[in-house]
Amino acid sequence: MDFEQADALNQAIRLLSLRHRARAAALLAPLGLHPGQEALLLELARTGPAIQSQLSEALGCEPPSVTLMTRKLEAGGHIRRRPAPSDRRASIVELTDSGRALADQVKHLWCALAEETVAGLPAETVAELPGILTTLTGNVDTRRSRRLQGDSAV
Amino acid sequence: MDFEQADALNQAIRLLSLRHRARAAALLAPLGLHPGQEALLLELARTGPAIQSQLSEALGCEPPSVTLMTRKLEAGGHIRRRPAPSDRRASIVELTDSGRALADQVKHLWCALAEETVAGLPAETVAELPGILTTLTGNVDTRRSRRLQGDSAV
DNA sequence: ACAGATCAGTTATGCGCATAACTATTATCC
DNA sequence: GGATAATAGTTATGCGCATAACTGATCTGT
Repeated sequence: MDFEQADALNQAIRLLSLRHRARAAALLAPLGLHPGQEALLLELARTGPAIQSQLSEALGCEPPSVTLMTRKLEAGGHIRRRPAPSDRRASIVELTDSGRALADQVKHLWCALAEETVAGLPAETVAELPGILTTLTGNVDTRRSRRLQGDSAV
Repeated sequence: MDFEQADALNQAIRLLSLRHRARAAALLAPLGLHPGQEALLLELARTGPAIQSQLSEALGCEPPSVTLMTRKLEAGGHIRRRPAPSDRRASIVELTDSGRALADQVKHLWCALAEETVAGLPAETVAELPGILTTLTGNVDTRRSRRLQGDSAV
């Protein structure tokens, strides 16, 4: 691949990151959320209570980030933490009623954002887009390869 | 669009952002660069000396970010700043010899990253990917709409 | 020609996410 | 069963990028 094409692709990904995040921030701000927090709420809404290491895995971010996210959402009254009965190291995180209501609002925003994002693209392209993006992500996912290395090393 | 699809898309964009940036960071680290700085070097390599507001526009980030980026790259000896002769407010930013050499290295990394990113995708998909991503970016670009509003208001 | 608006750039501050280093608990293996 | 390794989580710190508020220079309109 020549540099022109490579740069077009890398730059496009970089700009999409910045703009999509900025747009998400603008939409989430009225709910009192910052981007990143919505992912935690949606994950809890999807799978129910979870410990932080599971959230870290699901959200694709590191444990210290989860610590901060949970702390802020807890301060906002949207989630609750309680000790895990079977493991005194772990905390179980779950939605409060307020958090569930907030998650529902986020879902609507999320649909609006997705529709806004793919406006003007043929339906066929839109349909295959998540798969393409997931492939790209997998190709550069040092987290996954790190974990596989760890697994195989055992 | 239902929530499942919307979430798949938004989540895919979010994860791609995190992972692509992380991978870029890993590749750039040996050169002593942090992600974001490479874009400035490449822009200067592409278009020659420019003032910071042009860089801000080209990189899609805000002026304070450019201030910090230029300061760090200047401290590293990769760029140089001199006052613009025709406008005493502006600084002209340009590559040093070291910066030009570094930009060439970055170009190679950039090609490698792009190839790694699109591995396993059909060539046809790869060819239209930059266009698709640019469309997505345009759809959520609050910067552009902000600027257009400003223009039309005059 | 001069007052007011616009523009280039900086400083201060805040958020998200990362890594490194640490504590406390649990699992493993001789 | 007791040393050792692995795991859950936290704190400290640093980077990128954002907004808000500011200074100084340039442009505009009357």
